[in-house]
Amino acid sequence: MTITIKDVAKVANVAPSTVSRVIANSPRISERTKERVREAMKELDYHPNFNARSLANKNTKTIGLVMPNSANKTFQNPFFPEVIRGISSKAHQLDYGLYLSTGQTEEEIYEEVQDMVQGRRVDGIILLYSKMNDKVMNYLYKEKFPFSVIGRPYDPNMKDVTYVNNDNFKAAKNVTEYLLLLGHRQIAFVGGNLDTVVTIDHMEGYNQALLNADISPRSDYVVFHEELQEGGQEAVIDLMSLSERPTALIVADDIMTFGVMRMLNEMEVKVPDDISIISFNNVMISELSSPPMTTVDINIFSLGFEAANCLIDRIIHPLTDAKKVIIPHKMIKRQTCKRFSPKVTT
Amino acid sequence: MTITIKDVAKVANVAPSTVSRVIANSPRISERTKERVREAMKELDYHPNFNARSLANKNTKTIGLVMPNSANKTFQNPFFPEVIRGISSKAHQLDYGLYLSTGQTEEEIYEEVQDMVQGRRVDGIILLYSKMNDKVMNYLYKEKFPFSVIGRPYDPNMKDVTYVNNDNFKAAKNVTEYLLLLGHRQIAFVGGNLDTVVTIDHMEGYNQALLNADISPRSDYVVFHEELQEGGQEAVIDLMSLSERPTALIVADDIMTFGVMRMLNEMEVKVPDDISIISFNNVMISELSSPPMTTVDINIFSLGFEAANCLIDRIIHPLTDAKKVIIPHKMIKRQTCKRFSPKVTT
DNA sequence: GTGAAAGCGCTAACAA
DNA sequence: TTGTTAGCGCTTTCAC
Repeated sequence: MTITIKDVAKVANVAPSTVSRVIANSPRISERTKERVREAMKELDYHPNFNARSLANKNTKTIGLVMPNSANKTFQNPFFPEVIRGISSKAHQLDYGLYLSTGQTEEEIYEEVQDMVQGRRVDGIILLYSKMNDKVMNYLYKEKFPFSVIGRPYDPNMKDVTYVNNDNFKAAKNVTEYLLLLGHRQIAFVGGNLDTVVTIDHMEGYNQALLNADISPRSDYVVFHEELQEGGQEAVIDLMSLSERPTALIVADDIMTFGVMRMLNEMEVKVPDDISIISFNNVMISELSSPPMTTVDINIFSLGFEAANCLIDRIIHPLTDAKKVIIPHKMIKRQTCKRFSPKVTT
Repeated sequence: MTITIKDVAKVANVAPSTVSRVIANSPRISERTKERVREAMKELDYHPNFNARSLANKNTKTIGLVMPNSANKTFQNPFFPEVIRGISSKAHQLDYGLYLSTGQTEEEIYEEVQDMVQGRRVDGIILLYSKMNDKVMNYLYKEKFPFSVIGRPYDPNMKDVTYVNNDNFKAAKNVTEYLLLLGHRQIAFVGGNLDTVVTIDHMEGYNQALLNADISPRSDYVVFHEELQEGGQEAVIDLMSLSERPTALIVADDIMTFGVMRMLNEMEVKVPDDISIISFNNVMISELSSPPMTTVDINIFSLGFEAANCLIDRIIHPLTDAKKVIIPHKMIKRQTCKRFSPKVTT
């Protein structure tokens, strides 16, 4: 029924092992027999059995993708399709397949990852997020299983971890400086989930820039919200209820910015006339807000692409050192930032 | 090194076959030995080798996900994370894993799918899109390989295909009728890619509603654009250049609507005062436009969930008939539609 | 209720 | 350059 290597061997008049060698394109097979075998394969429409291969040579040519727990809305961020597109692109080039985690909770995902690893279902894993004290990351690290992370490990003595990140500290610092240069002094920061490494880096960059400008950070100008959109809206309420309203907002994520802008719109606070906004990521739709938002392009595709690249590298050469790749970011100036001009009280 | 069934067998003092039976939870093993074996498994932290299992029992417990070619921007639509979340959810319940296609072009994907199928890498496949004359779908159909599609096969004599769809004809018809009831007569339709089945269904529903209202469809009120956001913007240019501007727009997709609204905003055409808009999908961010958009919730999560459900059903019971599931839709009225009031020319 | 052994389809020594 | 053969780790008859 299913055509195997043996069938091909018979048709091509060679031994099964020869067919196997042709598949692997071994240089120790003559071109002539290679041709003959390939013809037989084509004739029979032969496709090698994946599991048999994996079982025999102990590799799967597939990499596992671990998402944040999809229970919360984070996952709906268009960030993910775009990283996956980057990963896909490299994986495909190098003939690797992609296997997805399906767990909804952290515990489920942890179990899944164990199965993937110990069950030899994947050759390596990419963590699509990075947060503090991540059980999955700790496990992978302890097991010395090949993995790469998008973002960076939080624990500084977790050396020898391959990761692909942006310089989020610098990005946030730059962005704050930009706002400062535009004359803003009351700059608020709307962060995402606090145990996410990127949030921490952003905040530190923001603080640093303020300090450098001799502005002491005020805690009521810093808010964090877990959920993407609602978070954006709640943050606005928090901030706009302050007696001294901020004149500029740094928002952790473009999607959150949509929420922020919508809320502001409802409150009839004009962007950028009354308040400036700058955010991070530059997902596809970020240019479609009204007005189009100023944001930092973090090159999501490249994050994924490089994460796959480094991981596969590590899989193939397990002895090389871990790579740390920083993907450059770039501010995309659109129309949500404006020079601060003091309101004339009428 | 790797712990196998044999190691467990040794520790539990049974034969390997007994361990295997315990894994499969065979009723023909006494509770006492089951316990003993399970303990041994825990003690050794045993995880069965996936490939060995798959090879021996000819199933993989994984389902393949085929996306539209990720070359174009379609893939960045938040629609996809959300269907995948639905699929994930069901798959996880039933202990299935997910394998992703990585090809960028139609040809690459076709090859991949062949490898998945003939290489026994997956037990079934979900097509995350449905378009006319799809090579992949035809192949799967011909091979009688278990698959389900999100959307529906275009070819009406492609019987016995399992699919999960919305009643897109009806949804588009309703939406048009709604606009009609609001007094609009000049209703334009901004569709997506024309060889996508959903676009066709939408357009027919739209036409039907117009016809029922004795309005003859005008071809210059119907535009199609492949790319999601640019498409939205170009569509607006096309439509707004007409001497008789439409007073209402039906837009194929929420993301496109963002593009449309942005363009309208630039042209200082007010929504909904000057023009009403209604669109489809209700992706997470659709409530974050300013003003929040009226759209049809197609229940993306359920589409995915049911597609996985039906597929797995088909995998387990190959002899049952194909299921056709229609997921209900629901109009979500927000703030982009308004009763038509003729402009007073000043 | 449990064990022995063959086999799933492939790869990789080892021979020749 | 190619063939023979012994596994890879599991499942599943067939015995007992």
